[in-house]
Amino acid sequence: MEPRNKTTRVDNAYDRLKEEILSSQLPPGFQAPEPDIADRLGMSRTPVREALIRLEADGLVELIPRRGARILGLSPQDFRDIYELLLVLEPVAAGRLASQPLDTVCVEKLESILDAMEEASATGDLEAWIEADDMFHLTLARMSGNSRLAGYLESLVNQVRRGRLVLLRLMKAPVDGVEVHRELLSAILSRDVDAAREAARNHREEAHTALAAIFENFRLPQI
Amino acid sequence: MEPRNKTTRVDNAYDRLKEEILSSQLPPGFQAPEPDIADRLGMSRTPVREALIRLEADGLVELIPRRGARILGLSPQDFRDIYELLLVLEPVAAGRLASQPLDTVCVEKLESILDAMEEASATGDLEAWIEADDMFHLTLARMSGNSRLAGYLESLVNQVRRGRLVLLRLMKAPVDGVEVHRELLSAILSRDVDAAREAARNHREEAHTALAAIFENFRLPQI
DNA sequence: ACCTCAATGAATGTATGCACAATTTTCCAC
DNA sequence: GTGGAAAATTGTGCATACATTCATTGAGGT
Repeated sequence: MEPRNKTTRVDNAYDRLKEEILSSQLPPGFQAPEPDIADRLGMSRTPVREALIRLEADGLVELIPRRGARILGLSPQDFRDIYELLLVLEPVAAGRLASQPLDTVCVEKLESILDAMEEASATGDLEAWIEADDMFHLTLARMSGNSRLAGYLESLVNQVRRGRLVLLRLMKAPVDGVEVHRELLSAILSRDVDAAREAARNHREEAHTALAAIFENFRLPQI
Repeated sequence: MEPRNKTTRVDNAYDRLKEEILSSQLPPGFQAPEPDIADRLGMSRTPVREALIRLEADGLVELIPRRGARILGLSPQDFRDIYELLLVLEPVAAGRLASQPLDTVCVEKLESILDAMEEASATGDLEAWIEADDMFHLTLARMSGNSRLAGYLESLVNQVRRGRLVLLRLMKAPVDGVEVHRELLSAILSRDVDAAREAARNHREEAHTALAAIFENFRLPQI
């Protein structure tokens, strides 16, 4: 086991709130003042406040003076803006990875994630599929070695996570896309920088096109 | 004057510390515990703490447990990582701008910034030149309409700001580069998306190459 | 002289209380 | 019944106090 990094209440509050937001337990639009949240988490306002500031920096909540913290949703514009960035940032991560020596442990981890994704795809477990998909992309980002890039990608992926789930549920078509991920991984493993970049870009572009169409078709103002 | 948005102590502390960091008044490596900083700013620890958390998220300081807040410097790796991102993100902003209607007020602002840059270039005022340069790029980023993109660009530009000043001082060659900015602006004004993207990318690439060479030549471990 | 361990001190993590500001509610005049 | 003003309520900004944890230092033993 790891050295058990001491967990502070701020971290605790941050993790729990983030988990609840990403899992839609706290839906977008939900709003509560600091004291209420503190009571619910069983701690004082101080650590909750710091956790909320971090969540605001993550783009997950909005702190409205005298109104409390409000869980943010995604407008179509937000969705476009985020994908515009994913579309250029993920190829950078993929390209970097393809041009540097790889950690075998990480590669194994990626492959096991793909296996999990395949299983989720087979059983139709959308939530598990998205979980695996995000994990795959997050691991790639972290492996890239550019910590700022990894941080941005993590934040962006978190912001669209719940939205993707909503849109995928509206889309009746089954999700697979596992082979696209395998292509990306094999391009990286074979050290083909351009192919890796292309694969990363195409993957996000296709996903974006499909999801944006649903967003459009259902005329959703916010998800 | 504006409606004078009420200024809270957190904002005050954040602004003052950020200003002192960017101006090298607080140099990289400088380190102080929360109570000291609070005393210096004439307020209690609470608002200072929140300001420091925001500065940490900005990548300007590091909070070391039991050691206090430490002003971050730039390693050659940081420098490369940041420019790798600027190199892909700024063309996105420029491309977006070239493909959307422009606010004339902003265009005038950009032109006045370029005039200021030209004057700084003539008088050899490096600090004013960098100030104008950053302002130009920041304005472009904000005009792009993608708030997340603008936020990332602002953060990245802030992180390299002091480093650029240091490197430019080491480089004896005079700074001009005003005409490169004018080219970028005219590409945007003539709605040539590809040219705008190219200009933005080339601009940053040349700057990066020149600065990275100095970084390398002087064998600086940190700036 | 060096290593170990305990004690002390300092800095952070957290709680609590107070003051101010903003919003809502209530009450009065018309 | 309606408009408005004043009071009450509520939430945040901030200060302060306390608890906890870590580092440093010094003393004592080997």
